[in-house]
Amino acid sequence: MIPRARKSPVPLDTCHLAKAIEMIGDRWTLLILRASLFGVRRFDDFQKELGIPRTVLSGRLANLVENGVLEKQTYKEDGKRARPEYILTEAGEGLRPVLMALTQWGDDFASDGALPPITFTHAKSRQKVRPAFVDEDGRETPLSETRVSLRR
Amino acid sequence: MIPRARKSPVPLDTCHLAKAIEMIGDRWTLLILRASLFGVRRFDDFQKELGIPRTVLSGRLANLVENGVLEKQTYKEDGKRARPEYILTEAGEGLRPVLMALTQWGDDFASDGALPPITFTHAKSRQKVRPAFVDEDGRETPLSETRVSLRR
DNA sequence: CAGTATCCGGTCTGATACTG
DNA sequence: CAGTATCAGACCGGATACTG
Repeated sequence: MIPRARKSPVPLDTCHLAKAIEMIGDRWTLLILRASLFGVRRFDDFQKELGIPRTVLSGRLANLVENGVLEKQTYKEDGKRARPEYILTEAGEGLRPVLMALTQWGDDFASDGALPPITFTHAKSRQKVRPAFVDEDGRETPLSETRVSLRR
Repeated sequence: MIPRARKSPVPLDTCHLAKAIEMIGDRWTLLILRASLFGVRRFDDFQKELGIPRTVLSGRLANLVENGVLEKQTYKEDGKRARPEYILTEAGEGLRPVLMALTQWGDDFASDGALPPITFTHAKSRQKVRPAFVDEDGRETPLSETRVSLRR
């Protein structure tokens, strides 16, 4: 087991994990991102799916745009008038692995024994895919063999 | 780019990701888990590191224990009296890959260009390790080749 | 549709103090 | 140390209404 520490090796104010938590570590924000990664883009679609108060949704979307996770674009269907859409930026797309990993955690530990409603698979081989850590050569490294290295 | 969806393929109430977000998707909870994964175990150590109000810390720890993420154990140093400690359960340890992935995301997108204060490496080879998805044979699968499969 | 405005009750935050 | 008690203020959640 991990030894007891009086404090973390990295102070909170220079910790990128802490910054990330600051940016997206909030219930509604995470639920918005979940929907977003499934392809939901429009205000009312988010609102209906999540049942989130409109004022709160408005604020969260603005934060996500401000933090560069979503981009507010204008989309025009022919015959209809232009509408805004919230599209994931590269940074937003970068959260996909994080939420996939959290989904798997939910399957393993928050499911009450229920089978997972979705699984992640390889497009061609249809093999199941799971989150893991790989070294520079793309070989899997067991969690037990990974270490944290502090930069001096 | 991902096609627009009117709603997510999985309803919120059967979604394990949503459940996971419900359990740990909150700022303080995530920060507690961060410290926890670094080895912090005691009430006052959490409190000092995070600057979290004591009442709130008390509540969050109770939630985490109730959700089976932390276990409240009693530890006895010789010569001193027994003290409680909050130790990660197996479920709690299972969150390590999630927070590692989020750390990497923070390094990539929330760092303002600063170098990462920590890196994850292989214990022996010292090679850098990064989060990825692997198939059943432990081979890396690019995100672009993964698909979501709905269970019928 | 995509928001903003408003209102209300509740929880969270933050600070400080107190207890075993 | 490890909490509970208390309190003021901010923010949130939920509902409803209004506007372009």
